[in-house]
Amino acid sequence: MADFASTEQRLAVTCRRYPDFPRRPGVLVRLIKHIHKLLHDEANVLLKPHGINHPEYNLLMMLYGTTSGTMSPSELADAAGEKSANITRLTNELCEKGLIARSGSADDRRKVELSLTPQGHAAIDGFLPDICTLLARQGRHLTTSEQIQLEKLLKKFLSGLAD
Amino acid sequence: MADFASTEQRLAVTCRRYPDFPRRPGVLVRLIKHIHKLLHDEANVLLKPHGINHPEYNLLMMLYGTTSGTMSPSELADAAGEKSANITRLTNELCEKGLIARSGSADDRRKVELSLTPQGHAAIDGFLPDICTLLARQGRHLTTSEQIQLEKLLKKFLSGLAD
DNA sequence: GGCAAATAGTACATTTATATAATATATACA
DNA sequence: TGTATATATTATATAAATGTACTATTTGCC
Repeated sequence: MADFASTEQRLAVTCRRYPDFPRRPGVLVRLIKHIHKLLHDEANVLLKPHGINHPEYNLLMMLYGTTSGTMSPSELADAAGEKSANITRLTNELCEKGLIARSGSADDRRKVELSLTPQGHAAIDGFLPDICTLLARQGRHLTTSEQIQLEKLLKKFLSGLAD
Repeated sequence: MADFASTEQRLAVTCRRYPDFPRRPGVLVRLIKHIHKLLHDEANVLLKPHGINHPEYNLLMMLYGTTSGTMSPSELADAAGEKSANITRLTNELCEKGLIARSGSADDRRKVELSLTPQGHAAIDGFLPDICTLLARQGRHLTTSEQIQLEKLLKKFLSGLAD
């Protein structure tokens, strides 16, 4: 997908054929989809040499972002936006790689507590410099105030979903 | 993922632990991911009664948006952001459902031309009212000028990717 | 204590997406 | 014309994501 111009061209044709089509939200949805794909792919390329993929990276960073350092699988699924069935597979992979560890919860024996191992922390320290470079590069065409404005508008857009 | 507050909390912890982490681009990336997932899921729920899923919907709408009414598989892959290997399967499904048709290209015999069948057009006429309602609802928390502004910022953000 | 009802987690089957490599046709150029 | 090269498409194997159903533990109520 070279640029976004052809997408807009197609939406223009769509609106000619079906005048009720909400063009602006339609553009936004296709932009989000397009951007998401690029972000996902770029992250995967960067992370591959580190031995993990984007979903695994997300799980590690969710754990890294907790104050307690632990989460249950269902909390992790919720945080990362993964379906619970998927969490089993992903956490299995991360366990096999030695990056996270499972242990039974003391206060609720239904739960399992997931936490980063020392190797997990080391892995994060290993890829975070690259990730920081990537994130900074991805946002470089926006000024700080534009980033703030974009964040605000995305949150507002988000508030119109799923309720 | 109930709201976005817990995500911001995690990013705050991350920045405390790793001060170089680019918080604003990080927020944007997670917002995009979150929004994309919701959009994808909502579209799938809406489309299921119509017998298709979101990727198939996208392909149909790409064809609907051309003036000629035809695209080659590779053009379609590019337009929809799907990998070429995936297009074979998806177009096969749509052919089996009778919604699109294949035919050899006259001017370049390497190519195959894909086009909507009358049933394909009928299917589009069937789900477009629902889609329009959904799109309008999804964008309802943004004023027109906010939608324009968001579109502009997303395009600018997009311009920082993949080059 | 014992019995629903709720919740967390997992296992399995299926669907969806990707990567790789193979095949086929057209194009460029000697 | 013949050969190399580029491009388009498909086949196959693999990986990733999802849906459904099942097990186990806790909770609330009798």
